[in-house]
Order: sequence, then C-alpha cells, then structure tokens
Amino acid sequence: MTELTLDRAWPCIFTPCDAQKVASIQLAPETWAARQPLVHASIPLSSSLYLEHGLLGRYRTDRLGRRQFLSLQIPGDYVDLPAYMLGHLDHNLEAISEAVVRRTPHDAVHMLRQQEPDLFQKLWKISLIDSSIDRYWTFRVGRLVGRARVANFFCEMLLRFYARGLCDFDGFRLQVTQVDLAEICGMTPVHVNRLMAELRDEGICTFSQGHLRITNLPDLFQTGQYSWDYLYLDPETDREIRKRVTATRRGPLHNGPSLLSATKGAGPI
Amino acid sequence: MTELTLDRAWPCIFTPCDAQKVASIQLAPETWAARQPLVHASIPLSSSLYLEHGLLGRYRTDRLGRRQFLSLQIPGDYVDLPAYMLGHLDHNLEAISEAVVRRTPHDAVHMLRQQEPDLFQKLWKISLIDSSIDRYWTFRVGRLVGRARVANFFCEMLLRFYARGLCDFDGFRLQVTQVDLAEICGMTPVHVNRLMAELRDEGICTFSQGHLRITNLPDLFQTGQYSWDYLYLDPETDREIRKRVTATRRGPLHNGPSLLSATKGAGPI
DNA sequence: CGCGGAGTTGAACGCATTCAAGTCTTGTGG
DNA sequence: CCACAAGACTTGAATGCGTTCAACTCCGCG
Repeated sequence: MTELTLDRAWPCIFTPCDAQKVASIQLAPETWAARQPLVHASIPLSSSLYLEHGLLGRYRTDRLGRRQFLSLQIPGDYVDLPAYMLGHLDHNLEAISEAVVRRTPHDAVHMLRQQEPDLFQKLWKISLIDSSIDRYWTFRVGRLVGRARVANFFCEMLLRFYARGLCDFDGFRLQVTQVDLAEICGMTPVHVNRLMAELRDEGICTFSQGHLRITNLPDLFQTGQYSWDYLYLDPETDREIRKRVTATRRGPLHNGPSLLSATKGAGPI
Repeated sequence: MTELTLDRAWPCIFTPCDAQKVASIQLAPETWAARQPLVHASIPLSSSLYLEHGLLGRYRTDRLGRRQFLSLQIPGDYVDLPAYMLGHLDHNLEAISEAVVRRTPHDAVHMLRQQEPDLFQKLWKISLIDSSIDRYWTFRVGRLVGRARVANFFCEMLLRFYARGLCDFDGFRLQVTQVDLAEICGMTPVHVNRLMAELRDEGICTFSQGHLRITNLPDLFQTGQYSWDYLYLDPETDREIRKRVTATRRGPLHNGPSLLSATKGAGPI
C-alpha cells in the first residue's frame, strides 16, 4: 500500500489513457536526498516536476531566516505547474524526505496544450485543487490554536495519502521532524513537542520517528476541526471517509484547558 | 485615480484586444451591498465573476463561527475562475464593501477556450498569480508577529492597488473595519486596535474610517518585512516601487519590544 | 432620543515563546 | 567494539504577546 502509479493518483481526473500520455512526456526519474533544495525562488525554470516518491515542501523565510512552509507535496502531485505559466517561483522548494521526481520540459507541456487541449485543461484543474489546499493552510495557521493546528494538519495528510491509496486509516509514514511540523503549523518546535505529548496522552495519536499512528480517528478530526471539502475528492472516497470519521467516539473529548482562548504563533517581527 | 478599466487591470497580460474580447462575454454589472454573501461554499456555480468596484473577501469559519479571510479581491480581479473548472467553491465569498461585479457564464468561458486558446491560457496565468498571493497569506499569518502582519497586509494592498493605477504611495481607500483586519490577519479586533495605535504613534501610518494614510513608506515595508515578488508585477512597476521603498528612512525604526518573540493568533480550539 | 456598529482603553489571564539543560538516537571513525 | 559528535526529541522555569472580559466613547441613523 505504498507504491503509486500515475493513473491511481488522479482517478477522478485522468483516464488511464490520459495518464499514459502525461507519463510519456516525463523524463527519467531523479532521486534527491533529504534537505536538498530543488528550486530556488526567482530562478528561471524550463521544466516542471511530477513527484513520484517522498515529500517536497514550499517555504518562505522571514528576516531572521525562520521558515514557514506554504504547502507540502505528496507522491502523485504535479509540483511546479505554475512555473510553466509564470516562468519562475516566488518561494523555495526543498526535499523534506528523500524524493524521486520526474521532470517535464515546458516545451512538452506546450505541445500537449496544442495537441491535447482537454488533457491540458485537466492539468489546470489539478493546479486549482492544489491552490485550494494552499488556501486552507491560511485558515489553519490563522484561526486554529496549537493543538488544533497539528491535528488538522495530520488529518489533511491522512486524507491526501488515503486518496492516493498510499495509506489506511490507522496510520502512515510521515517523514517529517518536529521542527518541520513547527514550520508547517507556524509555531516553535518546543511547543510542537508538548502538543504531541498531549495528543499521545489523550489517546488520539502518536507521532514518532516519522510515523503517525492514529489511535482515535474521530477525536483527531474533532480536535483538528477538520473538514475536507477543499480537497475535492471523488464522491466515493468522500463517502468512505465520512463513514470512518463519524464512527461513535469512545470516551470524552478534551479540547484543551479552555475553549475560548488562544494565541499561537511563532515568528519574530 | 480611482476608476479602473479592464485593459488597465492587467497591462502585462492582456492586450487591449484581449481585454475587449473578455469584456464581450461579461454580463451587465451587478451591485452588491456591503456584507452580502455572494457565493456559499459547495453550491454549484454556472458563472464566474469579474470585480469592477469594491472589495470581496473569501473566508472560512471555525467551529465557533470565527472567520478567517483567505484572500481579498480588489477591482480588476477575476474572482471565481476556479469555479469554472471545479464546479463549486469550498469557502464563502462575501462583499466586504459595496461592490460591482460582472458575471461571466461558464458557457462563454468554454467557448473562449475553443476559439481563443491563447486568451484562455492567460486566464490560467491570472488564476496562478492569485494562488501565489493566497499562498503568501500563509506566510503572513504563520511567521509574522502582530504588528508585522498588519503592516505586511497594508503593503500588499498598497501595491496591488497601485499596480492597477488605483492609488498612489501616500495612502488609499481601504474599505475594511478593524474587525475585518483582525479576520484577515488572524488576531482579535482589540489587538488590531492597539497595533494601529502603535503604528500611528510611530509615524508609520494611520488607518481610520476605511482610509489608510501612509506616513513613512520605507518603515511600513520594513516593519512588515514585506517583499512583493509573489505579485508577479511587470518590471517597470517593480522598479518604481523599489525606488519609492528604498528611499532613506527618517529616524530610528521600532520593531516592537523584542525582536525574537512572538505569539499570535486568535482562534479558539 | 435611543439603538447598534465601530473604535478605544484598562486589567487580568494564559497560551506559546524563550532560554536552558538535559536524554535519546544515529552515524562515523578510531 | 566503543568513543564521539550531531541531530532529534524531551522537559522545566520564566517571560511576554496576545487574548479575554468589561466598560466606555463616538458616530450615523431610524
């Protein structure tokens, strides 16, 4: 349940025939080590990427060099389609774990546009779903308190992996460190650590060694205030998820010391 | 300097001819009162919007009904292009101030796709720039402290308005309340109020009655840690801005009590 | 005149940060 | 095989930014 083929990645968008055509313009796989920068902001680009394996992260840094991840790409994602239209990126792209990507020359995309307009439009659609996911990140870091932010992020990763057939509902490999989680959720690593202990003690989930084990799925969704409408999943997957998440919860639910109180954040000025 | 024509909105993307073609498929203008919801999440849509006047905001709410704005649309924006591909939105869209929009039926967009593929592609490009702006919001609320968040947001609005020829560098009409600012920047209205007093006392800017007056432009950019690469402006505009922003600053710069300290946030669980 | 929305100010609380000192793990080289 | 270093994780104590709660002013409007 960990290998991905292209036609499984976008079942509700690409037909097998589509997938074959897209695959045909991809170059040979490249392997990148963890923590390697793939794309720097403002460097002209002539090819886009398809992520076959591993995790990539987009980020910006503040004046003191502290990072904020803007999005995470998982296997099956088309990583750089915007670059085809815009010519360069405004943020950095880095391999969070070891990653395997396939390059797609913009020339080839351009030919695809003329010869397969329908397929080209589907690529647009994919990039719009990606944007929708990115927008949701603003909600997460802007409105949710710490524990909800982390739980919410776990929910997103779970469903995105699940929709690709890369995991089940009891847990999955999430190759990030607590520092990464902090830079994803907009807080400090120390605080992430304390929140993980909380979630563990409450029997919701345990995260260690880059592996998330989910102990109480409904509570995880509840704590994270999670809704997945923004993922634009196919109806069938959606139904399955709903079934699993609304299962009767066991035990009381802790939402932290206070319901109406917050603070968050991370960064200096 | 406050009226906008379509061909001035996207000078580096649309030719006058393009603008005319796009305008030709737009329906008559509709006026919406402030605080009216334009689009509800998950409702099927058959037309997209072009914003001619006023401000629109996308938002999501948490479980207690507290809002987080995900993006703001200003005059000249194509508001709902994603809906053409995805069929519905995952968030709500509301008129923040009185607004005038023009509807564009998806049928017409579809015809445009077949008859004017180049123009169609330009629409994609516009939607990608929008996404880029949305992503930057994650950085703002995720990594910047309160005063930087507000200052940073003001900078974005200034440049986006300026790029459309809708304002100059000394200030502009920004029809939002302090509550709106709080829901944009991910904090409480009370805190916004205190931050505005700070920025005013430091001679950086004053915001009142939906009007922003900029007293010290370089310090505003400095305080907001602002960079505008993500707006993908044309080189000429970019140069003008750089010239204005890097002007010698007068007086010392206050970055708040501490440089390495934060917290942010707003929301409950 | 009174109502409601928007803005302002004060005091107390608390979530998250900062600083600091640990432990545990992993990989490397002697 | 063990010593050592570097990174990831853990834990404690103190500080503070931002929140919460509350009261008050200002202004436009019916």
